[in-house]
Amino acid sequence: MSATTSPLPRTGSRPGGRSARIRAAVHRAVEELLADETGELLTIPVVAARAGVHATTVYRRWGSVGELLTDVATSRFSGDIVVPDTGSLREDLERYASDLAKDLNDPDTLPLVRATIGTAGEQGASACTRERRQQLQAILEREQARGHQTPTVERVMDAVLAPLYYRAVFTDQALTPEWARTLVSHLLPD
Amino acid sequence: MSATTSPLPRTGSRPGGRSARIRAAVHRAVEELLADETGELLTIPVVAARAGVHATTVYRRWGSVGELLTDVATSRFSGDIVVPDTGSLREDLERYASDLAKDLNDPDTLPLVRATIGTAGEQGASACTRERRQQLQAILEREQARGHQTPTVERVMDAVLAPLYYRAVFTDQALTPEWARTLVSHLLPD
DNA sequence: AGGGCCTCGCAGTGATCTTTGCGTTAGTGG
DNA sequence: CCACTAACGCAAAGATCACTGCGAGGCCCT
Repeated sequence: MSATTSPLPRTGSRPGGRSARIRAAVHRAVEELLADETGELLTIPVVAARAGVHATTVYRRWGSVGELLTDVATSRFSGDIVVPDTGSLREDLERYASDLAKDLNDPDTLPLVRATIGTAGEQGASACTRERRQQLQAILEREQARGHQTPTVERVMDAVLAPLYYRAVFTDQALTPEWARTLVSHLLPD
Repeated sequence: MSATTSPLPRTGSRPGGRSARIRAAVHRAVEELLADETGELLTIPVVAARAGVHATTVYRRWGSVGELLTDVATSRFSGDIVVPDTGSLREDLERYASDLAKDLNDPDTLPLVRATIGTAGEQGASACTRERRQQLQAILEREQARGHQTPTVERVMDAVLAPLYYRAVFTDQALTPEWARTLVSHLLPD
């Protein structure tokens, strides 16, 4: 309900400051609690206790579990995958899909996505995938800069991104790198 | 944590009985609260009050918000779409995809999916899509009975089901019937 | 129509969550 | 080095949630 950016205090925004340390500790606590599949509650007091800070602090900086999860998801899904640049669209997409499959297989990724979607609604959902779309866009633009035709971003999202996220979120099938690459070959049938 | 089937009392399972009426009222209350985008809490006391029953009843029949949502999602996503049977695989899939797009555009469907995923985890997620997979399987098997080759169910899920659910859950793009049919033509390029 | 079983309503209780005000401490800038 | 600002720790209070007996009422079966 408040700012759209992540809550960073004005004075403590330096990398090693106290605020940054607390922020990191809270983020880690959220991820650990989500990974510990112990039917955990994921309430603010629980997160605060695990992070070693007081619940009041978390309430004041994030306000609600939804905004906290959105913040965690945003930083978790930003800059985590290095966008490949091999000079070939197919190769780029195959590596990207395979890396994404591996990332989504991380034990703490899936619970984070699910919890964020469920608790933070539209805001949280877009926090999980906004970066992915931009990364695909970058891959396509590089190929276009080389003078080649490419599918649209929407098409790549439908053919590659969507199956990856769908399988992860809705099914219990494993996301293998091989399968991820077949998605790309279905998109680029040459 | 209890039964895997929906909680139906032994004696009151007749369509017009009191238990069935309570069950319907609670289900309706859940859907209404999810549709009312008022930053709703969706706790059991809130649902019970809206349904006109006592919270104790909801606690005893469903136990937790997660199981309640799973139950609502299961009945909401069962038998709601009539599987088309036109005699043509392409036509069947196009109609099915288009119907599913319309269904996912319903204002109360998306919040239900999101909340179920977030609160009920694996159980809830499969409750939202298990029926869909079986319906696709039925369409494919009919085509095979006609003596034709078909893609695998996994392939159809990747190409059609996944983009539909992905767009609905993770983006704010509209799910148009035209786009849904496009997904099928990419799958069946003849 | 009557008996028996199951479910619901009801009220009370303990636990947990959420918020508020105030003092303290860390970090920033002069 | 000192002062100022802002965030954090702390404690208390109000609200909400989750759970547990007990009694009443409805539904099914004979």
